[in-house]
Formats: sequence, C-alpha cells, structure tokens
Amino acid sequence: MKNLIERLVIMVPTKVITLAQLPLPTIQQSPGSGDGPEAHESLLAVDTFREAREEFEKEFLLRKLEENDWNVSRTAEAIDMERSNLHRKIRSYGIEVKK
Amino acid sequence: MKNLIERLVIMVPTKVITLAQLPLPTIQQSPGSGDGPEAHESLLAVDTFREAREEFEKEFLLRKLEENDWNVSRTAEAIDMERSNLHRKIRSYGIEVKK
DNA sequence: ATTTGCAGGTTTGCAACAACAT
DNA sequence: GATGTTGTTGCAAACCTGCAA
Repeated sequence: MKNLIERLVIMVPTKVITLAQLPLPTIQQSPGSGDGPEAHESLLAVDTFREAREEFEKEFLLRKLEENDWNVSRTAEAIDMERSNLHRKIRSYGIEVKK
Repeated sequence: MKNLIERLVIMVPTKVITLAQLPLPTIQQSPGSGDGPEAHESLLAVDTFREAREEFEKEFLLRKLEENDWNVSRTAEAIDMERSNLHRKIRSYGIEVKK
C-alpha cells in the first residue's frame, strides 16, 4: 500500500499532493473485530474533530521524528515547535522514541 | 488521482486506511512557479507544525461539510463540535460555504 | 444560519534545571 | 572541560472552546 502510493506520487510529478486528494478516515469498519458491548456508541462515535486532529498530529510527528532520526531537538527545530512542547506531545500521544 | 486512490481503497478492504499509510506534505516543489524574491525562506519554510495542522483541519472540515451537504448544524453535530466554533473555523480558514 | 462576549480550559513558548553522551 | 541532547517543570501569554444570547 505504502509503496503503491509512493509510486503514484512519482507518477504525478507536476502537481503537489495535498491532503485534499487523500481519503480521510470516515467510517472505518474493521471486519474482524466482533462488536463488543459498547459497539452502539463507540464504533459509530469515531471521527470526532478532536480525535481526527489528534490522529493527524500523532502521525505527523511520528514521521518528522523518523525523518530526523529521532533527534527531538532537531525535529522540533525542523517543524518550528518548542522542544518542550514536542516532548509533551510525544508523551501525551504515547509515541515510543527509538534510541 | 482521486479515482486511483479510491480504487486502491477498495482493493484493500480488510485494512483500515489510516493517515499513517499516506504521504504527508514534506517538500512540495511546484515546478511551474518561478522562484519569487522570497523563495529563499518561503518555499523551504513549509511544513511547520502549525501549518500542517491547519492544512489538515481545513481539508477535514471541507470534507465533512461536503458529506453533510453544507449543513453547518448537522456537520457540527456529526464531528462533535460546537456550531459557533465550526463557524469560526470556516471563517478563519476561508472556507466558502456552498448554498 | 451567523455572530459575539465571556469564562474556563488547553496549548504554547520561554527559561531553567539535572542527568547523560559526544 | 565544552558542547549537545534529553526529559522535566513552572509560569505567563496566547489560543481554543462551549455556552448563552
């Protein structure tokens, strides 16, 4: 999947790939997960604005950290964010920092 | 592009498509745009945390509004956000509400 | 549907610190 | 020692959000 999309990106070099062209998580029905007791309001209560934003932030930071070899100071500088703030987000999103 | 990705989503029905599998805007070099006077610090200063987050929010809200036929009240409810707050974001992101 | 004031809550940058590594 | 990174924290300013109107 990842490779397919990356190939797509190469195939369309004249246009910037923006999030507007990408599918956002909307319904997300995992087939395997048997409906638990709280299925009535948990499975359908996805995609709150807050949740979506947090998901995005987490993935974004994960990526940027990877790109910067997990050097927090460098990453913070790269995305123009306070180091301490990045730490706070790393903690609150439960991101595991690889040595 | 949009159709290609949508086809991809169908091709991988067993796995939820998350943002983790999608390319985030990282470098973004528009080939046509001749480098302006401020190219030195504007083209390379992209992908700040704030900018990325705002981009995401804008696209997300755009989508949700579309999904709800541009009914603000309904959209706000759907994403569990205060109506007035959604209005504020619509304004601040310069989203054009279709009648 | 749209806007606004306001209070309460959250996030952010800044400075500082100790501990450890290069 | 000198430099750089990490993980934290306190605090004030800035920002965001829900509520009521």
